[in-house]
Amino acid sequence: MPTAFLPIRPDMKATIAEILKRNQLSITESRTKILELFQDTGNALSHSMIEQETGKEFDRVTIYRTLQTFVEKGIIHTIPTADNSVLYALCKEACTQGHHHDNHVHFICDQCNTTYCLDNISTPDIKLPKGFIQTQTDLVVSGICKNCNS
Amino acid sequence: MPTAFLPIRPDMKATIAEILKRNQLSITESRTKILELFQDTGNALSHSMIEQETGKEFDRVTIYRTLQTFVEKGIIHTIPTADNSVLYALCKEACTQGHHHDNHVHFICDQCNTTYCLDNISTPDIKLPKGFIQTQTDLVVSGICKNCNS
DNA sequence: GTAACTGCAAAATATTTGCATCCTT
DNA sequence: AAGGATGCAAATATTTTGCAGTTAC
Repeated sequence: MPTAFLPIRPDMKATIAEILKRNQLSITESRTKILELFQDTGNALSHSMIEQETGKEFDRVTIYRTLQTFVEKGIIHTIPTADNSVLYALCKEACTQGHHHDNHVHFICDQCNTTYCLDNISTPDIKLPKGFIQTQTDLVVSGICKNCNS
Repeated sequence: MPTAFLPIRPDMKATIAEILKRNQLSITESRTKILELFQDTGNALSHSMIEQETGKEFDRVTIYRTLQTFVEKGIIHTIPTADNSVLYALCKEACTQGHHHDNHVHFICDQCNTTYCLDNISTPDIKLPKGFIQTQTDLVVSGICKNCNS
């Protein structure tokens, strides 16, 4: 389960290509690099973070379009945040199975601002008032993360 | 003593004035009208909705500043949404007691896009991984609301 | 070769800031 | 009267769109 910390894995490229292929997307440099970034960091990223981390290698617009495509294909998903900034995250299930509904909890650190996908904590069932039908649940917890708490 | 020369709904005006006063804010037309709007609709509102509903009576900037002030004072709060649009809501507890933490569930209707504060449903306790400290929980459920479901 | 993707330019939209004027207290 | 609030202008930031050139397959 230490997948989050790993450096460069030879088969990672292959995996990324597979993800793209599986979703009928052509394998381009921007898509590969951006997906790679999500895998390497393991955390949620914003548009500007991606712009930074890729060293301005890609056009701002390309990043917008890439993220949009990934969201449409269910490769990544947006995370609702308390400050309403736009965050995207690649999650294991979504990544490997193309799921669209991510029913896990997200955690945002107030200190370092990192967002974690807590994949193994699923969202609880909520009993809604009469007449309301539930299709999706987003749960965001904020506080201090394990790195800042030491 | 409430003001002597008051129009339509003395009760509500007084209440709104009280809220402002309690928060050391001067009672101005924009603040009163915007607060009134939140009370009247009972739902979450976006900046543009407010602009619409107030009939362009106030400057765009004034609305931004009013909302920001209200958030700072804890009169309203932002709601994290799945599509990352910025929504604000006045909630009963926050309104009457000045609470800052709103631990209730929000519901967004996929059909009519209305956002409800489900004040009487509180957020569940989440067991976080070791090392994580929780300070706030935001839970947003989306689906079909009671109005659209009939 | 063709369809899809990218980069550039520019438009459209959203948000913030400075300042002079007006309003609340 | 004084300080805060508003409106206007403009700066800044964010996101979208059109199109021509390039790349993946």
